[in-house]
Amino acid sequence: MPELPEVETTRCGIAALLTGQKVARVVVREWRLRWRVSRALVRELPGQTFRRVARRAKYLLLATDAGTVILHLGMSGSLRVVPADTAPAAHDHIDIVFADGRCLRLRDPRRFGALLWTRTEPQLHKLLRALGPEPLGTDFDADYFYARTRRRKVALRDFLMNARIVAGVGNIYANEAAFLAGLRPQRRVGRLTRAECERVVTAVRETLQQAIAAGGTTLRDFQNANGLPGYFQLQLYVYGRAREPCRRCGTPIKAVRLGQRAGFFCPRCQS
DNA sequence: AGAGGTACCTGGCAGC
DNA sequence: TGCTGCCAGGTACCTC
Repeated sequence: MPELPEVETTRCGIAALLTGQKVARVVVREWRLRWRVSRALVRELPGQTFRRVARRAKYLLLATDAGTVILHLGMSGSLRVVPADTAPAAHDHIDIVFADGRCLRLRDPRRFGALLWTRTEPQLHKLLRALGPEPLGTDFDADYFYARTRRRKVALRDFLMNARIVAGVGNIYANEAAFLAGLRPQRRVGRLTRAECERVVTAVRETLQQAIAAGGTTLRDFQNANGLPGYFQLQLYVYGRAREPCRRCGTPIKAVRLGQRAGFFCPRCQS
């Protein structure tokens, strides 16, 4: 579920609630996430105080003096802060219990998420080291994007979903950004002109900013830290809208198979 | 180096 | 109603 805007929405929701909280204990009801939940985390996090909550790509970074919790929501994860004695529902796998009696609760039905622990600078962690620039940061610009696309044959949609190129863009926003840029998701990036690359960069930033402002996209079950859905699905131009009229021109939106995942575009607005 | 496929897992839905 | 097959927001890892 969560792409960058949903993770950012979650980060905003939990940052104030977490910062300054001392951890009393960690309750693990299910160890088997994407990777086994870090035993070192369960051992070393109690007694620590959360100093800040940052984000890199789709990873949440919960920093303490002893180390950093690296948390990924996978496809179906969500976080809430609730009283620690609240009965856990199905798929509520982890509680990080605070000294004040509340806890940060991770729910993740598909268990594609991750809960890891690093004692060093999190950016050096294997999972974060090779990530491309943040799409909303200054490193992601037309020069960079144009240079990286040269001699590449992959479809624009897949290129945007490549975390080594740009971090945090998933299928929804890759398709939406392609629409805003006026380019079909199946376009081979190596043939994009410099001007088209500039449009893509602008479109990616625009799409993500709008989505963050709307609290993310809730297709099925995404909820923010307060248990509320996002609203960006109401503004989607193409994603999941096959055969529905384009919001710009009324032409039916088309779905294409790109690799293993669906792509969506307006045959009139995108070339 | 790059492209493409596979694997991990559960739940919802369409179709029969 | 109940079964089956397909699809899903991610991404590391494998092979070619």
